[in-house]
Amino acid sequence: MDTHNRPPTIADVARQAGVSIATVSRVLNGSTPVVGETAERVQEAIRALKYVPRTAARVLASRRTNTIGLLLPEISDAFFSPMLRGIEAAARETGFDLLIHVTGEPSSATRAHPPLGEHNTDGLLIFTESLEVEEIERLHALGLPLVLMHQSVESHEIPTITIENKDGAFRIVDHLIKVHGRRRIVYLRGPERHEDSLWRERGYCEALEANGLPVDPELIRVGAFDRQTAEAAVGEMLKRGVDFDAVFSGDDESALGVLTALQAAGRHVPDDVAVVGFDDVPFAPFLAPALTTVRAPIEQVGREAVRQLVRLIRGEQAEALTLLPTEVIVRNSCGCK
Amino acid sequence: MDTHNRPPTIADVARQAGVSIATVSRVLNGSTPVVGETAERVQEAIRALKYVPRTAARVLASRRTNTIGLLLPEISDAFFSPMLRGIEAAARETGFDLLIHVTGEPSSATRAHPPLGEHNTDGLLIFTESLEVEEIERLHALGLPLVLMHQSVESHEIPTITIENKDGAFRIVDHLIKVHGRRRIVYLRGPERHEDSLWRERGYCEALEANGLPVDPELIRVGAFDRQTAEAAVGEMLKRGVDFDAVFSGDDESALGVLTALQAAGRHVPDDVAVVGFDDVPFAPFLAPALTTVRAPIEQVGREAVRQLVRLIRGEQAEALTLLPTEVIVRNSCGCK
DNA sequence: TATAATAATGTAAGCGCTTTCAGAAAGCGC
DNA sequence: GCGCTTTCTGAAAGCGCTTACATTATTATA
Repeated sequence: MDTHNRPPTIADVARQAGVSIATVSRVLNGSTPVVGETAERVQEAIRALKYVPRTAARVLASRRTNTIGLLLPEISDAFFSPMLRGIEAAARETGFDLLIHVTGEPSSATRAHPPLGEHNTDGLLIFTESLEVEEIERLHALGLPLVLMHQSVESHEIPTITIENKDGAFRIVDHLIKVHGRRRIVYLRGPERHEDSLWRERGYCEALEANGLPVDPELIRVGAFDRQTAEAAVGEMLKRGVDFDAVFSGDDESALGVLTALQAAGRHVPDDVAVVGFDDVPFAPFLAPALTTVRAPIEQVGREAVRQLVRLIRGEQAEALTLLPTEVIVRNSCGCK
Repeated sequence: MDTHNRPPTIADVARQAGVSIATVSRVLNGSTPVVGETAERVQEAIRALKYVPRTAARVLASRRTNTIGLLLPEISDAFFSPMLRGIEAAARETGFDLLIHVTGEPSSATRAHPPLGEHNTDGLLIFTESLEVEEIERLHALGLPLVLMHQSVESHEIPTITIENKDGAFRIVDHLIKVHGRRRIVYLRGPERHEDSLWRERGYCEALEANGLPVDPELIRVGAFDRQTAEAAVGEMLKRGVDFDAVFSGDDESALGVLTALQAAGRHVPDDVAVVGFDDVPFAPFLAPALTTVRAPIEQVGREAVRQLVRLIRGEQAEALTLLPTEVIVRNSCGCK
């Protein structure tokens, strides 16, 4: 027993095994060959003392944190779980720890100087809207490996992972027009400057044009990827008597608000108004009617982001842009049976 | 410029400000008073050099990690987001970092020896089913602050945060009986040995008894808090012709499966069979019919868990058991309008 | 004015590891 | 057998901080 009853250190293990601490370190890390018999003695000592290396000491000595940081603007309801699942799984598989930080409001102090960075991670996963561009550039200039998710920063060659937003949007809007004959389709965009939303809007516009339909600015509203905002937006259009026969909701979350507003106004979905979303969150099939939407491979985005980041950390070349495919999932809210 | 272009250290700041590194450390930590003018010079140097203290060095020197670890068995769809939101917010407010680890299968190797523990956290939040009891006891014996969520370990005075499972279950089942005259109520329990589920079952039984109804073992099935399992369980009862007029689903997630199975069999909800859940996940109001359920203050459980853990870390007394209240949320799936 | 407190700062000893470097041991060709 | 690699192991120098403890500057007290 130690005087202070401190947890065992590498020195205790070395003493117990009758070797130097360097040798213990070697069997711990497998960095340099150690003769079988010696290694066995060390392992035994480790077991006997229930020794666990202090992470901080390793980090300090090796200058590697073995930790990936994840920066998020907020923890959303439906989107967040699958993404984190992907990230966590990939991090675990590659042996990295995961440190999470939510940056909050764009004005927030932690935005400018997040507690995650060069000093305590080997690299950062930056989800859209979680960090000011200047801070991203500062970190990048420092040489910290960075991967962006659902956001691209023009001026730099920082790897970005995102999904086929435009393509998915195009196809689902095209479906609404070609299959269901809709002509006045509302697009409920996400938060301002949100990249996913911009690309989806582009896909929406292209689908209209491809079908010889005009893009009516009156039909493009802000849903903010948020239930309440979407509900209010649709409610207001209804009240103002805006003519529309379908709603393409920027994401599934806000589709809930759309459904609520429509129902409150006595409009039937999909007969009066078809409603489609984007993301394919887990509860999408269970809505009334079951939501036709675009499946976004969210979990895979998480996995892929970690993969690229790990490459960067290892000094390998990373993919500049990873665009994961989306897929239209036809259910009932578009009018299909 | 440094030869190696290394990020600045405390020594660089000290040199620049013309003070000793100890003084820099003091203005950094506010541990000992520093004269205003000196402090100002140090702050300037920090700004000028864009200095950020290396976490590992601080941790090693101070023997405090300033990090809370969260251990989870998996990342569920609906339950996880609000819980993490609460945990993250509370951790941030109290200045702790958050390290997350998913332990996976009970048989998994990381179960026995998780990468989170005494060596890299000041304390651990342990969610039900994420760690073997022996490992919990080892950590506790070591003096590592621990807080359990939705799980209590008999033999030890480890603070536990959970919710009024029994009470909530009692009231919702009572509602089914008293208001809607249901008599053959199925209970779909969660994973085996899951504490929430056990308490909910107890509430279910007590509600039956309080109303003079028998507890029929045939009506208690395993839903495993899982959509597919629940669907299969109900499907099987339907096929076997088991007589029931209501289902109390152990959680909302599995209620989805119940709804699917019932719909597939042409049973109308709530007229033929009333369905109620537990948790009140965000999409509960949007199901068809809107789900009557018990609201579990999940986010608050997260906050509270961190609060208690921080107390423990600070050497203060923590609440042995925190039982957060639940509330029946009446919607339509029980038969109410 | 001398002296004891008191407050602010500096000095230096670690914290527990990794890693460089050098030395010892062992194998090899000749 | 002799030098020469090739392996394995140990000694020791940090990694960048915090924090006793020592020192100096300042003020209060007699």
